[in-house]
Amino acid sequence: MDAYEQITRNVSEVVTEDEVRALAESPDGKRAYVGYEPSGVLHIGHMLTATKLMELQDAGMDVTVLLADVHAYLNDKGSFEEIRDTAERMKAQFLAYGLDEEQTEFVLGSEFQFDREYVLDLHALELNTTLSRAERAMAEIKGGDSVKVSQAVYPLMQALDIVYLDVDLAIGGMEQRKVHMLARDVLPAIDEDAPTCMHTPLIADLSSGAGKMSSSTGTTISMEDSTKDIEEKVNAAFCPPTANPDPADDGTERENPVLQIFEYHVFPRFEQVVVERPEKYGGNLTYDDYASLEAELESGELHPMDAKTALASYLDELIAPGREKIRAQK
RNA sequence: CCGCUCUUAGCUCAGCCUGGCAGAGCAGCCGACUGUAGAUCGGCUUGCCCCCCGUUCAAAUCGGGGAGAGCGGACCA
Repeated sequence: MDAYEQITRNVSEVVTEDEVRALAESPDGKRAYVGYEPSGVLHIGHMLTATKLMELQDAGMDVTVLLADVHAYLNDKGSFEEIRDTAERMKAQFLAYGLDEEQTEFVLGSEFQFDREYVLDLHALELNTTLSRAERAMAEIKGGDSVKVSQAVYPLMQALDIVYLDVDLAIGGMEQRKVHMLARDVLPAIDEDAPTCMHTPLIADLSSGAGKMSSSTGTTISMEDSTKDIEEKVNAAFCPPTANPDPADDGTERENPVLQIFEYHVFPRFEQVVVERPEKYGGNLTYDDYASLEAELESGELHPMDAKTALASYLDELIAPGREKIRAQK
C-alpha cells in the first residue's frame, strides 16, 4: 500500500486530493490534527478518528490532538472547570487506545486561544463571516437547543487553530466538513492558506442502522462499557445479512453498523480477524481483510450472529486498556 | 424597549374556549417467531402538564406575577 492509500484509507472525503497527494510525497514530519471537545469518556466516535490518526502516524506523520476546552465551553458543555478536568483524563484514554506517545502532542485550547494575536485574528475572521454562514457550519455539532453567539465564534476558532497549531492536514468526522469548508473559505481573507482536510465516515446508529450513532440518544459504545455491556449492545444491533440494507419503512436510508465497525474500527487495528463459530455451523472462519468478511456475510456463509460475537470480542479487546485507565482514574 | 405566539411522556403534539381520574402517535421495554438484529404479532411502561401566587369542593384548564424559546415591530440624533 503506498503512502497516499494508507493516508486516505477509510475516509469519506479528501479535500483536496491533489493537496493530500502532495503531502503523501513526504509524510515524515508533516502534522495532522483533530480537535475534540473534552468529555469524560471516549466513545466510538472519538475512537474512529483516533484510528485514523494512528494510521497517519504509521505513515510517518506527527499528530496534534487538540483538547478543545474553550470550544466545549463556547458550545454550552458546562463550566470551564468541569471541562478542563475531563481533558486530562481524555488524554490518558487516547494513549491507552493506542496513539503513539512519542508522535502525539496534546494541546489544551486555552493554552494559546487567549493570546492577543490569536484574538485579533479571530476578530478579523468574524468580520469576514456572516452569522448565517457560521450557524450553518455549526448545524451538525452544536449542543444546546438554541443558537448562541458563542457558537458562531466556535467554527472560526477551529479555522484559526489550524493556523496556530501549524497543521498540514485537518482530520474530522463528516459532521466537521462544513466547519472545514468555512475555514477554507475564510482563512485566505487573513492571508493564510486554505487547510487540507479529510473526513472520516460517521457510524450509523447501532440499533436502527439509520442516521449517525448518537452519544446522547440511542446506543453508543464507549470505553467504560464492560465486556458484557459490549456483548449486549452489539447483539442488539441492527444487522441484516448485507452491506446495503433496504431503507426503513419511512424511507430513511440504513447502513449495517456491524459491518461498519468491522471496517472502520477492527480491520485497521488487526491483521486478521477470526470468527469463532460452533462446529455445528461449520467451525471457525478467518478473514485477512474487511472485503472478504463483507462478501461472506452477503453470501450467507457468515451468519450475522457469528459476526456479532466476533465483533464484540474484538471491540472488547480494543477498549480493554482504556477501560482499565478509567477504573484507575476513579 | 414594545407586541404576538409557544412551553404537557424520551420526541412530535392533542386536551385548555366550556374546571371534574393525564391523552395519542412515534420511541422504549418484555415476550412469540426467526440460529442475530430488523419486520410482523401479543403485552407493558412512561409525567415537576415550565415556576410561583391566587380563585375554587376541585386547576394542565380560570386570574395575576415570573422564566425560557420563537417571531414581528420600534429606536437608528
